Amino acid sequence: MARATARGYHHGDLKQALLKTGLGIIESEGIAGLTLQKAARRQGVSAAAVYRHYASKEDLLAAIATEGFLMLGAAIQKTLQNRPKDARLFFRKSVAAYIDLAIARPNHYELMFGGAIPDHGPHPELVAAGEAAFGGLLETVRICQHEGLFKKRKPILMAFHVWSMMHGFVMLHIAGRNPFAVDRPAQLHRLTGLMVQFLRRGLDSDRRI
Amino acid sequence: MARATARGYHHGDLKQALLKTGLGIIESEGIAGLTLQKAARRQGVSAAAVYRHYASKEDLLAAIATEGFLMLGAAIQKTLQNRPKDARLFFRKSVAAYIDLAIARPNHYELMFGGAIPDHGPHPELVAAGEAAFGGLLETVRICQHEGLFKKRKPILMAFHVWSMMHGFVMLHIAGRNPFAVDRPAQLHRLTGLMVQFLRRGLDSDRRI
DNA sequence: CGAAAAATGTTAATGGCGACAACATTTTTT
DNA sequence: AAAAAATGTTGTCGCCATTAACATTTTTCG
Repeated sequence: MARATARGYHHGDLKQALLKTGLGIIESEGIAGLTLQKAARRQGVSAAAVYRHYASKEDLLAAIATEGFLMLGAAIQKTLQNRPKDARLFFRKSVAAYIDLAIARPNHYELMFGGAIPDHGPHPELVAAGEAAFGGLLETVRICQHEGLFKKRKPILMAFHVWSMMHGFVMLHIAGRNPFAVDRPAQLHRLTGLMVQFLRRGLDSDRRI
Repeated sequence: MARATARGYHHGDLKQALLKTGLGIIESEGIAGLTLQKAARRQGVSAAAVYRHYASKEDLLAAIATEGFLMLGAAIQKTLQNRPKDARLFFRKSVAAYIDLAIARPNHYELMFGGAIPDHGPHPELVAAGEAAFGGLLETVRICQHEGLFKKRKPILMAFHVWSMMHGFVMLHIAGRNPFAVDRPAQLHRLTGLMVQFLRRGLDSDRRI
């Protein structure tokens, strides 16, 4: 797929190929493991060729991070689309979708939120993709309010609360600071289920045991 | 303070001085802004001298991160010591102490939890300091349980929940993803106060409106 | 069609960095 | 006071991000 054209001087689709390769390196060797030289080498291309498609290393990193936010946003949208009737189940599924995706690609997730890209400002697509993902979360919260699961406080406030919770959980887990040894997905799901209970109870509408 | 002895060939207390300087650079220029050469230059010493005190750059980073966890642990302990009678106030103060400290030194905090030190395993002091800090959090939760503010679920589970919340809040805020423009400390405190309400309600003992 | 322009690649060079080896000086031990 | 340990220096290596100058294809359009 990567090489659409013949095979000679020109690569064919180097920009996309570098994005894919870069993501692969990051996922297997960590963010620091990605160097432009290594990515170029893997594509059989000189290091300088990268600069025909990305203005700098940070630019490539931003593109990879953008892809991450697009994936995250898509996962949230998918949960919104296939929404079960039961709001409680819906909320649990939303949180699980976020956490599962993040933990499946820890290094990618860290790139999206960590300090590897100090300031997202100069990367408008990155900012937009991030805001779009948060928008999906906001919509999720609004639905939970409408279904009577959550109280009717400002949705942005509650979405930020939910986001903080999920984000902190994921980041601590990735950093190896989850005090519960979860080596199997089932254990992780049990743990997230408990956290979701706490979270929902903190936000729920006033009547409940 | 840095130069205890005369002034000549030997520095006097280079190890400590590098730690201080390194932290200063990280706080003012970001984690990526710290290079051994720069730190050495600021201490008027050759780059190679660093290796007499730290086996590698990661080793210096680990020492700086350890200091961060010690400070965090101390802040938590201080709140435990000066504990007010009202458990609700106590909990709020605990959370505020954590968040305030983290946000006051965002880059330092990010070093402690981000991927700059890929694996804490090879740095026993770092692991110990981190666990000690979490221990303080655990004690805080236990007290809140004992005072009837929190339900009596497993303390570790609840402490991890609280930690996730605080950590996520801080990391999102640091990453510039706090949707509430908080430029003044008072605004931040109002916001954290609301989050603490959600958090406490999620964990509270069963009777409450 | 075919030339000019644009796109996309290459090699070569620069300066910074982490790390290490070999050597120098000072301090501590004995 | 001599030996050993601690702590500093210079020089060097390979890797890295980035840029300049040059080469080859592909596309545009007269």
